Amino acid sequence: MAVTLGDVARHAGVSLATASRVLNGSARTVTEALSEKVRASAETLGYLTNAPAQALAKASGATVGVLLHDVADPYFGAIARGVWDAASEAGLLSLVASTDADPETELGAIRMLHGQRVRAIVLAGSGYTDPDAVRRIDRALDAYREQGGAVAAITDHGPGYDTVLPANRSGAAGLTGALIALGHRRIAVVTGPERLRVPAERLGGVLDALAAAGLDPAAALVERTEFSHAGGRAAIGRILAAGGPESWPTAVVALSDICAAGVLAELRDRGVAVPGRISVAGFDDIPLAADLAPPLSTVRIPLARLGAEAVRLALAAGEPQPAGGGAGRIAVPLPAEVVLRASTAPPPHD
Amino acid sequence: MAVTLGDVARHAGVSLATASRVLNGSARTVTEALSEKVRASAETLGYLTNAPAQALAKASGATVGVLLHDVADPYFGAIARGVWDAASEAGLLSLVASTDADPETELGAIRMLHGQRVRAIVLAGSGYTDPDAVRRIDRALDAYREQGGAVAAITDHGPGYDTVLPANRSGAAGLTGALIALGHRRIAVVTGPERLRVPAERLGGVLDALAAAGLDPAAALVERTEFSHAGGRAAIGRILAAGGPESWPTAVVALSDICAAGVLAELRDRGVAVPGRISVAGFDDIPLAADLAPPLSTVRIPLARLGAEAVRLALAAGEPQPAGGGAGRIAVPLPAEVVLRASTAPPPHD
DNA sequence: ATGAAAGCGCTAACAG
DNA sequence: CTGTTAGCGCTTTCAT
Repeated sequence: MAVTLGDVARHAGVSLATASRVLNGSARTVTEALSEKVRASAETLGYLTNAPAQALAKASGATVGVLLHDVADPYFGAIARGVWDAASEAGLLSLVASTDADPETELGAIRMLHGQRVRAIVLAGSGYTDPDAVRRIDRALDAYREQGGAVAAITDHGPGYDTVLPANRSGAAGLTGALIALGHRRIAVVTGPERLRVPAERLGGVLDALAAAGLDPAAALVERTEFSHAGGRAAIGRILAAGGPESWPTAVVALSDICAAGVLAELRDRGVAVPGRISVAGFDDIPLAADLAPPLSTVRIPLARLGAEAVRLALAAGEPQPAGGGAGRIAVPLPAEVVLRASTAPPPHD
Repeated sequence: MAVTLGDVARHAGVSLATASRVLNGSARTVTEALSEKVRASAETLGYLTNAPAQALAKASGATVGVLLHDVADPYFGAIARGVWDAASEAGLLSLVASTDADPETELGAIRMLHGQRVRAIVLAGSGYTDPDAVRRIDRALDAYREQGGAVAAITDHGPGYDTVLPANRSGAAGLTGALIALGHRRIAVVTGPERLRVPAERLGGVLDALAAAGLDPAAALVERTEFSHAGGRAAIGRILAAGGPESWPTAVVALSDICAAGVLAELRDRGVAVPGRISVAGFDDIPLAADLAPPLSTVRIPLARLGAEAVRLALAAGEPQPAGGGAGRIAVPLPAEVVLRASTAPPPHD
């Protein structure tokens, strides 16, 4: 039914091998005259490479896979876009898997991507803290790499991976420093689930800044929650409920923007003025951060670049290694920039 | 290097065929005793189905493809999530392609997905108005279907496709009606590019409501722009620049939420009160719509469901047809609900 | 520079 | 119910 390479070869009056070399193979070893004929035949017959067949024959497909928590989350949506851009630039399609930050789901997805023989896998979600989960995932990924697969990670997933490293820690420190410079002393932080590494990195930055300012990090009010809108709402609710208004923090930094959006929503519902009564800051600078009520102060991470760089990193790893190099892993640091908007201001006078 | 079905068969002491039947084939024609052995062998050997090989043999892979304008756009991100959910429920992986609403890019993506032998293609972006683009895309999709592929569309892409139909027209009419009920008479509308069909559908709804209220649709102030944040900003800028404040509309409905976010941003920058001076409404109810400044009135579309239903529709089309049916296409209508929030209010008194 | 032929790993008749 | 045997469409030595 479908037009095959054989059909094209016959139509062009050449052998299967020659047609393959012209249409797909990289070796430049075919006469221009023949090449032309083959291309013409392919064109008139409407030939489309059968990707599975090609993948089977060369033991590697024309796709890359991305593992992330949720495509519908603006943070990951932007990363997925970057992945698509870099992948399609390399002529590859992208498979995106939403794992809901669940190690088991992620493991399953890795196996499926491996089974697909994707050319590369990008770990875009956060790494896990559970050693057991990490071990199992590492194993699955190792098996994949042993069969020629390439892996790149966004944010730290352990020393075994080429990694694109956004400045989570220093970004958070910078943001917290800015809050302190505004005069805040009672700063609460809404962080993410304990099973993820990214929230811990960012929290570390917040504590760094606190300590640097002579404040006691151990006394910091830290609320743990899911990195989601609902999570943010719940967390700030608990913070407010912990004591009377006089004990409320004057600023809260949510370690992810969607989470901060939830905080803002809850505060709005409760009639707590932002930034009048409490300043709020987020992290990521997702697309609509500047349009929230009020516009959100945050840390800008080059989201799309994260995805694109990770793909390039993984794809480059497949290439012949640069001279002198051992099997050392590459880390690409990416800057984070503090962006102050209307959701933060000096603390209220007592 | 990799563990193959043959390895599993040998290890289990059965034939290739039997191993295949147990591990992949659907036919329930293997003894429980043998099945058990095969599964155990697969488990201990760490067998992973080679998807390309399987796809080649059955002429259809374990993936579905989604064509959308931009994964980083919240509207499409949510749809992509729905696609993933339905696909993974069926044991399939999803390939998502961002086309930037460009017909050429879309055509290229269709060819690649076809080449991948994806089980189904979901057209999640808007259809085009250019007959030539439509014809070429239809052709490419027809070729794909002739080879066993299934296609489903979200929003109208022509009569040839099973379609999930969100109530674009009536939703827009309902929203506009609500504005009119609030007392608005000078309503401007920010619509999308002419080359897309979706904006036209929604605009039709707005005009319907205007006419129903005895207002002259022909007199409506319609600004065309890209469906993006920047597009929204530019459009409202033009509307305000068209005349003095006394001639400004009292309400503007942007036919997409990101676009409305841009309108809000521009208005905020210019110091125009919303909804005090001008009411603003959007369309889609993307995740952060309720958190914008001010919370955006809009039309709620069940985004994730759109994607999930489309996948089910496409997958069901491959199944044996229900009795009595011709080749008639199925249309699944999905409701749209008007959600009024703080961005809309009665017009100012003169 | 081009062609012939042997697989890649799996499925699907067809036998037994 | 299970095993044998052809392919699926493409890449890739190995000859020529």
